[in-house]
Parts: sequence; C-alpha cells; structure tokens
Amino acid sequence: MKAENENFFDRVYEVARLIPEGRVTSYGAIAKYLGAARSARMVGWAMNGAGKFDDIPAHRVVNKVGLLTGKHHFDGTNLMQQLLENEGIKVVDNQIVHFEKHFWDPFKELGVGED
DNA sequence: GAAATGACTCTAC
DNA sequence: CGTAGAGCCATTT
Repeated sequence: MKAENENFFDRVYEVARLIPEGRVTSYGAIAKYLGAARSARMVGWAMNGAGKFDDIPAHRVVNKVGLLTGKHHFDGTNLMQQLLENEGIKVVDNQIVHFEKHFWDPFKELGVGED
C-alpha cells in the first residue's frame, strides 16, 4: 500500500488517457514516450491498476504486434476485444487487424519535438 | 535489503 | 523463418 506515488503510473495513465477512440498503441511506445523504453512491462503493470480508473482505456493498449495480451486481465475474457471492436477496430484471434493503421504514436501524435 | 513477479521487447541459435 | 532464452525496469512482498 504505497501506490500513492504513482508518478510513473500516472505518466502511463495520462498517456493512455490521451489515446483517441479507434486508436491503439503499444506498451513499448508509451514506455518509450515516458523515457523508459525498457519499462514496457511496467506500462502493463500500470494498466493493471488503471482498471480502477474509468478514464484509462487499457483496452487500447496492446503489445507491439497488436496482440491483446492483457485481455485476460479484463473483467471479461472478450471484454477487451469487444471494446476495441466497439470503437471500429477489427480484432481477430486476439490480434488487432491493420494494427499499424490504428497505431497511435505519442511521439507523432503529441509531437515531441519532431522536426 | 533481497527475492519474486509481470498486460513486454530484443537478440541469439 | 521459427523457437528459445535472456534483459530490462518498476512494483510488490
């Protein structure tokens, strides 16, 4: 019980919260955006706590290949996929179709000093 | 203080 | 090209 200092988590929550509908991103992308590219696992861990927030669309966060690796942690086994399909994203075999097409890059979308 | 876990990612064979 | 193993970071116990 010390998750009050969610400074790192808060970062993940904030970025995840910025993910627009119909878009998805990967743990590595968020982690990298936070400056901890090697903390992809941490991003997922943060998502674990994100389930307590209604503004944290954890279902929009998948692994680098667009695979719903964390669907198992959702309330329902298919909830994650259902949510994605609800936003217009096609999901097959727990994998997002045209993932790169729906991929939401924080660096590019948020413009982290790109050019 | 040290060991264990984890919704990942990369490198090597 | 496919599978296997190690690495990495932060949180938790």
